[in-house]
Amino acid sequence: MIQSSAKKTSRKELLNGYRTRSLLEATRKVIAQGGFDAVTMERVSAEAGLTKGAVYLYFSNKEQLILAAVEEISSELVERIAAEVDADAPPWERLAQTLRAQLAIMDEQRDLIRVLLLDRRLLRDSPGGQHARRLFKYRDRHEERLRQCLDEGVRKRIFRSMDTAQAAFFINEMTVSAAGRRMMGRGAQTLERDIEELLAFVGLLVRKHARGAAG
Amino acid sequence: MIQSSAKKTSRKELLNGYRTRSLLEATRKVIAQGGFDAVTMERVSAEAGLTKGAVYLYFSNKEQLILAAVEEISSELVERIAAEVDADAPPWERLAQTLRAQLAIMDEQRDLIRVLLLDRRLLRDSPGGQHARRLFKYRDRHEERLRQCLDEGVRKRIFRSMDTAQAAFFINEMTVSAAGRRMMGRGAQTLERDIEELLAFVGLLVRKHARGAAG
Amino acid sequence: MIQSSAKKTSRKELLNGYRTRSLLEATRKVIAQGGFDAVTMERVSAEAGLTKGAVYLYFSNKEQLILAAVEEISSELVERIAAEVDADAPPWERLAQTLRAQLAIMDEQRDLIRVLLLDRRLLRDSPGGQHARRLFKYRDRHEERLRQCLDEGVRKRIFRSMDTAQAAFFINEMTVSAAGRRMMGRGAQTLERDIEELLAFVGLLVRKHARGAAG
Amino acid sequence: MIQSSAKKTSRKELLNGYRTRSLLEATRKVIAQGGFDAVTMERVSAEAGLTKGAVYLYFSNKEQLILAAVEEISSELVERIAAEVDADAPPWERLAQTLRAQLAIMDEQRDLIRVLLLDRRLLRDSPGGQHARRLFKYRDRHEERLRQCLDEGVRKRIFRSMDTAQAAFFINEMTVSAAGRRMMGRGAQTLERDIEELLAFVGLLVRKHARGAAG
DNA sequence: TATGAATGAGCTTTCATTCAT
DNA sequence: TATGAATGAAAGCTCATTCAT
Repeated sequence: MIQSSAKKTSRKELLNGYRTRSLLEATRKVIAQGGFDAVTMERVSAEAGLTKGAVYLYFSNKEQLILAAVEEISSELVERIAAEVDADAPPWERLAQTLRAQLAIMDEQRDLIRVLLLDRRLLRDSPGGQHARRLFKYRDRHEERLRQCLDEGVRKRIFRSMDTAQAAFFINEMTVSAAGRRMMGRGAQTLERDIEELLAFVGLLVRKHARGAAG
Repeated sequence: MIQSSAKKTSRKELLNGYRTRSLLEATRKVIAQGGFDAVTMERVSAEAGLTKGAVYLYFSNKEQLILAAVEEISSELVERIAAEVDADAPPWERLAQTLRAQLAIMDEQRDLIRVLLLDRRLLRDSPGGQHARRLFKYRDRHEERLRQCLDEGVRKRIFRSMDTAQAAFFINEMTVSAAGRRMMGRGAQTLERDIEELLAFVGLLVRKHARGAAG
Repeated sequence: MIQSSAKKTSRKELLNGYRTRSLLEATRKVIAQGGFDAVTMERVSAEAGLTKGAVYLYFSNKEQLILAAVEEISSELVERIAAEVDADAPPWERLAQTLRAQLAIMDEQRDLIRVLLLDRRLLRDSPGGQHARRLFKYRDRHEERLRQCLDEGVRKRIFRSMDTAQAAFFINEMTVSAAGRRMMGRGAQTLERDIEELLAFVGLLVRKHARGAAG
Repeated sequence: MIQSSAKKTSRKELLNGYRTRSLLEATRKVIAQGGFDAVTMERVSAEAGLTKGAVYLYFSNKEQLILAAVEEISSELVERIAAEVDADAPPWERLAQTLRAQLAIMDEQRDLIRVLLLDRRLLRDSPGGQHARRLFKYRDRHEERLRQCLDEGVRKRIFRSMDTAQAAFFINEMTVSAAGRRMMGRGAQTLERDIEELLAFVGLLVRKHARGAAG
């Protein structure tokens, strides 16, 4: 009996999980295609094979739905980048791998990322900046990894001594900027070239004996 | 008689100009207070002391109103920054003055700039990217000034040799990022400190004999 | 279980059908009372006991609502006329029955028909004349029936030989004109007299040995 | 002095007349181009080289402006037709000339006439049918001329005996119908052919020894 | 759990008319 | 006589959310 009940619960949870994921998936799709303003309960639910009303069984309102979707995207992005990095590689290689992965993955999801870069309303609207705090978590996690990398480089005297938290912030921003530039059609022709140019500048910033090679 | 006629015209033009400016002013205010979604014809017109219908005497639709307001803000920002810079100062001083002014002016209008940084929908929505092209003009003008500064520094062997257009892009992005960080309440306590930190990193990037002083 | 499911579907369809019909009914009423310009979503929905927004669940926009209403009216008119005609009667009797019914039914719905006769904007506004094509279908169907009647009369040497398609067109137009005249208060006092006068003239037009009896 | 005053008045009247006519002209143009719904005070006044407010110096409101324009069109149409007819010609020739002229002139102004035929709202909206009465005057004048022609034909035993007022009504309606059919692109290819077909049927209707030649 | 009909508030836009100049 | 800025009412349409089933 207990087992059966457990199974039932489990089945419910599974279904619940499935619906939730499918709704988040649908939301991502709609965001990528038409931006946040295109996200209507109607459209998302249709995309997920449900009806409007059903969405409210899984998310309390539209805001939460969007927030969850964006959170998922952010989390995934950060983890996918981390997964591409060889933890044993020397600092500069690790840094380069990170930025390379970041640009490549963002480019791969360009439609979606384009919207997220151009429309960060979520960071504004919430009272007390609750949404902002929730979303910054992922960015912080990513910057923290960059910082560890920089720290090691500094310790090993490969990188200049610097405020590594600040540097992590700026390096991430430069990377995001490079990605955004691509998405506005203002980058170099190839992804590879954009990556190399970014790395050249980041190299100038952090490496000790960097000669003025950027360009 | 001619004079009287001229006066009349002039008076009308004056009124027209006054209304237009007052509507743009109202639009800015509403954007600053509530973001682009808060911009309704109702609210803007009320803020300008008019009725909804009257707005259409000065702007053909909401899109044009917002676009004009944002264009004005961008233009003003770029020109105010340029006005703070001593054209005869040596390259690094000029660069520093520019970024200092940029951060200070953005900070002065924090509510407005916060919205513009977080919500760049205008760069997305227009067909054929017409809005984007129009708005990038101001950014391009600013980056061009940065580039000239860098060029001179390179020529005078004060700055490392580099792709100065790229560098101008990244430096501007870093500055905007620093401003944005302040506006999200994640900067240093004081504006001065944020400026110094930014300059330290930009110095690392461009100056020839920079010692690892950033931090 | 299947039955229950079928019932549910059926119930829904029934409700849907009911609402649709009730909205068309309301639209007809408003058209009859105030012409096409009186057709606002507000008024129609109120007349049907709904709110504005609900109308859009059944019709994609105002144009489609009006078009559907007019199409229904036209179709109904044409079919009701046909139903009044004894298919086995000799040609002239059939023709007379048709025109009689046409005038009588139009008279019965005078308010509505009055609007349709005076305001045929629908035949103008649509791009590519799509509405026009849709609406002409009913008129064509009616004229075609008239033509068959005339053809038989010609074949049986009761009617003169003539271009029966043209004649059907003109006879229908004369009938509509007679109806319109009544509705403008310019007809004879009684419907019967208007009918007789019309028939006298149509008789002149088609019958072989008609003596100049019209008047 | 008196003369001068008279002159002044006369000048005023002239200008007044010029403005009035130019506004009516503009109204016709707008009606022809876009139908009655396209008639806005803005557009009409612009077309006449004036501003919105000025229109109210010549017409008390939009309704009166449109009514005056339509009245002018109707009057002109009726008189132009009459001018094409040789008063001394025998009845059938006169009748034929009239219908020929009617179709030709309507065809010449097809855009305008198309609107008038499809949109006769003016005959509805006015309280007590005042507009209707005013506009029917021109139609009545035209029908009266047709009737006189028919009367003469009957008197001379060329036409059958008939209720000539009725006949005039139906003949005019048939002519208008033929014109309308052309304007909906449902007539014959050439104007001449449409005229001949109409005349054939009208001949059947009125001429004494007409053989079944219509078609 | 899921439906989907319904609501109701909100938005942009149009335009006849007025009126101070 | 003429302007044109301003009003104000009305319209069409959208959508998040609710709720009876």
